[in-house]
Amino acid sequence: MEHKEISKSVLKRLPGYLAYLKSLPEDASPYISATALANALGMGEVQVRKDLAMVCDGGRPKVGYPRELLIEDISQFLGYDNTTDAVLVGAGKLGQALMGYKGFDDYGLNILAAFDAAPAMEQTEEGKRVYPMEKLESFCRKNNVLMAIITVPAEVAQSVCDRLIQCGIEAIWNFAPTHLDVPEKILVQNENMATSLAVLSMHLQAKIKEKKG
Amino acid sequence: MEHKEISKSVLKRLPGYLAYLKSLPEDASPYISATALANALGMGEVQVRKDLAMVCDGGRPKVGYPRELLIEDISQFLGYDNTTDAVLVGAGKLGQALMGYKGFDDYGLNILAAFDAAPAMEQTEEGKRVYPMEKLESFCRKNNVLMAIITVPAEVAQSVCDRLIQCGIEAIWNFAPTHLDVPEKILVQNENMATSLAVLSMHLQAKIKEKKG
DNA sequence: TAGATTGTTAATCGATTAACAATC
DNA sequence: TAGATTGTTAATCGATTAACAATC
Repeated sequence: MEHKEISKSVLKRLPGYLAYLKSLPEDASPYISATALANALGMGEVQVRKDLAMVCDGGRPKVGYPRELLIEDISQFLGYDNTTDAVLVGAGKLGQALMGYKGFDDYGLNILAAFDAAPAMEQTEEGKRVYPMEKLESFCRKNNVLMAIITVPAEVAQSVCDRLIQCGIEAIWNFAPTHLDVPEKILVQNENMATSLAVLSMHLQAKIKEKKG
Repeated sequence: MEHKEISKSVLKRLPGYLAYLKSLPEDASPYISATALANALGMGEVQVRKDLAMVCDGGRPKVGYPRELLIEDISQFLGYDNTTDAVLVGAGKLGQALMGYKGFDDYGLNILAAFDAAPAMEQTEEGKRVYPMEKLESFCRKNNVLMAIITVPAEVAQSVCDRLIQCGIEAIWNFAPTHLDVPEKILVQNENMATSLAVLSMHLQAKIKEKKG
């Protein structure tokens, strides 16, 4: 189906639907309703129905959506079926963990190689190469890489970021706990651990107060 | 100051302010205005001002906020100054990366130990112990642990989650790419890589289309 | 005093939810 | 047909932004 303008909030919920749909057993019913999905994920059914309507038009009253079609349409919408090449900068523990994560295949992400100021090894366990920073620009240009993952310490994140932009990178997944200044046309997506921790921490504080009071 | 009711959206922005304030050099001005903060982080100044007003009342017209007080108040508000003990389940690559991350100290998070169905080692490089799953319950009870980090594969995440709840855990930081079903009183915070990737992927798709078209 | 900045009150915007009509 | 479910239109809610008064 043709893509409608979609809001960020909807976009962020789609991967959750997709993961659930994919987790269903082969022999499950070939149809699934928005209601069923909503119940399974503990969400409002109207919200789910509206979200699905944005990306798939195979819904039939009384029946629901064909499961396979839904998976296909969400995947396609999210761009999971044409892989995106990315480079990773900062081959520390987190960087290596991300490089070794097999699941990114499912999301259409392919980490080509890593770069590090002082590479401790030539390649990771998974056989991905780790290059010194000097090679960054030529590699990105040669492979026409548009996405980068930043897993360096906060102090050097901005300079790495600047350099990546000079290499033609247009989307940055930032794991460094710091704000990155970029030109308007470049997208930075912060994987913000501090944010998640804040939410958890708040919850526990309230719980503890509750118990004491 | 006394805590007002705070919305989740505000809560999620606070760690960003705090990180920036802490990154300022010692010899920077002891005062900072909401305007200055907003500019530095590329945000709306009214939003920042309102956010700060929620957690700190040391703001003075024309001057701004005392930097140290602001840091103190945000830290306290987020509960970063009284540490929370946590256990981690799933000592794979990601689990080990998180266990080795020194930065959690700053957020008041202390990972006591890890648990794994088949521990590959007795302790991690950082000297944190890795126990077999059998020890989970007694450990949590003995140490009165309320927070857990899940870094196991999606397939076993729900069963691990159920077990953690039986151990008295009340807040779960979930890195497994799957929905967790929990009782109402338990908080699950999903660290959703798929969501971030969806946003990045969307952006790149639009960029590419733009270039072609 | 003048001007920058705070804090507050009102207006706008967007997203969620509710109500309802259409349909298989 | 009856009923579950879709899709749409309207109402509500919350968060952001704008306007303005207070203050150092």
